[in-house]
Amino acid sequence: MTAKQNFYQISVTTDVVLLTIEDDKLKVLLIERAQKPFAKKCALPGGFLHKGETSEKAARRILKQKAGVSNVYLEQLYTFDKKGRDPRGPIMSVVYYALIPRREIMIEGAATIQTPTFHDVSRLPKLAFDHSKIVSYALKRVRYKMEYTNIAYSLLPAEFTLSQLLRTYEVVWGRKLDKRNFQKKILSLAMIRPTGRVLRGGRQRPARLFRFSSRSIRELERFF
Amino acid sequence: MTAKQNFYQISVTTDVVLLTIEDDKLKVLLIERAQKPFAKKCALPGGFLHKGETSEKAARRILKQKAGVSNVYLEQLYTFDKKGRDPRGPIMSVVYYALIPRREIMIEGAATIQTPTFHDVSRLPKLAFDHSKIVSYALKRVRYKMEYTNIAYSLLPAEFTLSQLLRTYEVVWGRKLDKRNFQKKILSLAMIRPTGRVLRGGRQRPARLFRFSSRSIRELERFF
DNA sequence: CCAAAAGTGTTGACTGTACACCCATGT
DNA sequence: ACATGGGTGTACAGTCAACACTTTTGG
Repeated sequence: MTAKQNFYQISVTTDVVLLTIEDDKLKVLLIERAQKPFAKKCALPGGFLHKGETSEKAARRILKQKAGVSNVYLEQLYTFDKKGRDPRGPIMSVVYYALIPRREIMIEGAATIQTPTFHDVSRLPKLAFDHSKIVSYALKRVRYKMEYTNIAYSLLPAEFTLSQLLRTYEVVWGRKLDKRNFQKKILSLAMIRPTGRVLRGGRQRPARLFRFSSRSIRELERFF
Repeated sequence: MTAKQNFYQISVTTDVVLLTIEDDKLKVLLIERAQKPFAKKCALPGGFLHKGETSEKAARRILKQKAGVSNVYLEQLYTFDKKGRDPRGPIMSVVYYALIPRREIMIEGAATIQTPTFHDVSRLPKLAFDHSKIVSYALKRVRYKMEYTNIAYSLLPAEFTLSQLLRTYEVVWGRKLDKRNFQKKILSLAMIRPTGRVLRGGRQRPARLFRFSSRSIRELERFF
């Protein structure tokens, strides 16, 4: 069944802000544009919706194509349709953001022409379209959401040490946190549980390994 | 300039969750549908985007048509496009929510067929389409946003008493607040300023009148 | 003088923050 | 033995929550 044709219809794209942590920096996936408009400028991965496809499905398709990922934390960010945002005409973009550990991303296998690359969010060039604004907005949302949910799970492997978790928060928020206070708070929230196992291999005391109590999004009592 | 036609295009609507306070209850504007689908069910005011119109423009147009309001707090809520949400086919809805004092709404003058009416959000019937879910989502957002911004200004007249402000929070959050703690907190945040004027007329001690320090949205240090 | 809402402080509990040293391991 | 990150507790300050009586007015 399709919509009646007696109403104005418009072109809709989906863009995805894929965030990950690499080298203790928060990074976003960008693709250098080959064609006009904004040729040679970096842009978010995205594309037009296919027939019968929802925006979320399209976002997942794009993530698969451009970053080779399929299991990912994905959330709708905002719909951008300000006049003039795309020089080709009125194009609405339903934007999603995604979080995933760096090691689960395989850009090599991606079926795309220009190779997508990760860029440190604190040193971004000017992006194509309104994508600079979109990235800022995504950062704001992620930072905020990490204050009252467990979404950090989506940036970490199943088992991790307290230091890794701490570093994740520090990298996303861009500030240092106190190790002792952090541990007290996180444990009191029951966001994570010790596995009883331990990580050896550094030339230091072995670190206890933890798991998230739930690996789907949960709202917690606000912390930090 | 228009978008190239070689991509699939879809029908886009805008729906608006207009919230206000009436009789110390939080209410939402609904319109009983005359036609199928969902004839006789209540639905949010909304409609298809016109050619060249942005979703926000459309939301403002609908508010003007259905509620006779033009100055209003308006914020994009979410874009709904889940498969099957509209039996007529794949229709995407960019939803906004709006806040305004009851006395600034003039439904009588509205150019519409079915008269829109306000419904207590705590006693809603089943709504058409996915509108029940949309209203819940809007309520969650508004309640949340009142915790860390000054958006309460959009539900109050320019000058108001502390009791009115307190009642606004109580109605939106659906719980009682302590008068003394409320006043201490609100004043310490510098969200509002006394005008020096006073409201007489009740058969009780006159109340001081206040104004919001800013009548556009501001993020405050979190409160309550 | 009575009814109604306005106005006003203190205390105890809890939470957040600052801070420094010893531990277990690999090399 | 030493370098590295892991692991742990206390004390002070600030914030939150609970609580009740007096004031001012209109009728």
